[in-house]
Amino acid sequence: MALSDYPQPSVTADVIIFTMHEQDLHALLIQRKRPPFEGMWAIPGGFVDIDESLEEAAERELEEETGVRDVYLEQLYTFGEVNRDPRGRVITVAYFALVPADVVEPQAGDDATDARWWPVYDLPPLAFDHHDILGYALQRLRYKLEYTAVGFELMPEAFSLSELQAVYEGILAEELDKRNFRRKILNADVIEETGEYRTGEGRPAKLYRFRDDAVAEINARRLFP
Amino acid sequence: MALSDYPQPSVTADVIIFTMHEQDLHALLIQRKRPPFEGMWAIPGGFVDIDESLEEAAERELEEETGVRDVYLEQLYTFGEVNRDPRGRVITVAYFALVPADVVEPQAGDDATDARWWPVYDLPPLAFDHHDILGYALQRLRYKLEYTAVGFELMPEAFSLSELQAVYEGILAEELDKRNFRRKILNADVIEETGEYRTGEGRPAKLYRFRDDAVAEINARRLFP
DNA sequence: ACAAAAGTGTTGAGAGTACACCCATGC
DNA sequence: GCATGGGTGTACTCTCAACACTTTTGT
Repeated sequence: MALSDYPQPSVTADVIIFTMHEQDLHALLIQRKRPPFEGMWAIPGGFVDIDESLEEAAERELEEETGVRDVYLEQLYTFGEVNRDPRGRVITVAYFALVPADVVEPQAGDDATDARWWPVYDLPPLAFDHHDILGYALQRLRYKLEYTAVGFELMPEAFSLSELQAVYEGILAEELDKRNFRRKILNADVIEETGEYRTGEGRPAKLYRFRDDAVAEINARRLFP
Repeated sequence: MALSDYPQPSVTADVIIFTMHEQDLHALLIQRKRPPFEGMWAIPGGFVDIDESLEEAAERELEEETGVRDVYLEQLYTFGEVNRDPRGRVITVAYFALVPADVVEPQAGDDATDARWWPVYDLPPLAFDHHDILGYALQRLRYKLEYTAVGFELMPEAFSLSELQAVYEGILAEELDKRNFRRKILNADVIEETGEYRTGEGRPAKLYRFRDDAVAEINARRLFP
């Protein structure tokens, strides 16, 4: 029995691309040029080519929209409800990516009239089931933030501790104690001083960078046992 | 442009089915009846029907091999390397399932000459990339065990605390302190006494059951912040 | 000198970990 | 009565969470 005797759905790779902008978490969305959902905003994505892996497809989509390579990229979930796309059976493998703050200007691809960053707490209506997918990505990001060092992937090369704290507060949607935050980050030994200072209003702030060699350990307190 | 103008890979759903047997973690494997990898052991799975969702496909596979429904089932990961199947481009959405100890006798489906439980620390060679997939499933299971109550899904209806501890030790591959284990489980308020006792050698053991209403909270100690 | 943001320590409570002996039953 | 597995409590350590003032700069 040949493979083609089985029904073959279409497979797409969608990439939720997060960044920080003005201390708020943003996601990159494109405005669809063609039906269905013409003119609506959507998560960037496209069909998986027959000779590229899923991850390669995701990397390609990411580069088309942002021009960046080699950023944090992780498979999120595969969405395969029967009627999620009115054109037919389309299964999408969703990825999420984290790009450093303020380095990317979105580029609209062939299939889009526009592409821009949207703050995740103030999104437009989205095409397909993309609202659910984005919500799931946000949940996963927040969750990973709590037990890995993934938050640093969203920071620029150099940053102050206050800026880092503001990012964490924005994503977690809660306020954190400054002294506890600083102690915990510094004790974790994952950042180092750059020697530079950020000047502005008030006392200048020491700048830090993420240490490449610092592999942040998962350190969860077990529920059981 | 129609959907069918894009190349369409085949999509399968594979299900790693775990259970406990004689206090060791086991996975259900089938022996393939047809090429490729004829006669080799493999994770059960099959093509996703055009009018069923991914989860429905996984549930169907699970029921074909075990006869059970309504057990714990979770999407694991989607594997889509280009050459993972010699027949052509096949993307597999992997799920994993947990079935209670000693309730299932495997049933070989149409595509298998045999189906049986294998202890996960002593597996035969596996077809395709199934060794990687199973390893990934095991890692995820071990990980979830540490911060959710998912371990109970592997237990029979009634169990003693020593049996439960042995299951945890088997999966985590480490020894646990009896007094600490018992205190933590009992304080978590997720099991209740059945009133029955298990008799055998030595002092009879109180039996417990999992409380349906107990939603085990995730309670991780954050790494940051 | 004052406004603005950076930086800094201590204490109390709760959870985790290590550790050794008595209890109930079957043979 | 003894072998077998079930069941129990305490002390120490470590991490978390709460909390307020001083320092450095620009204007």
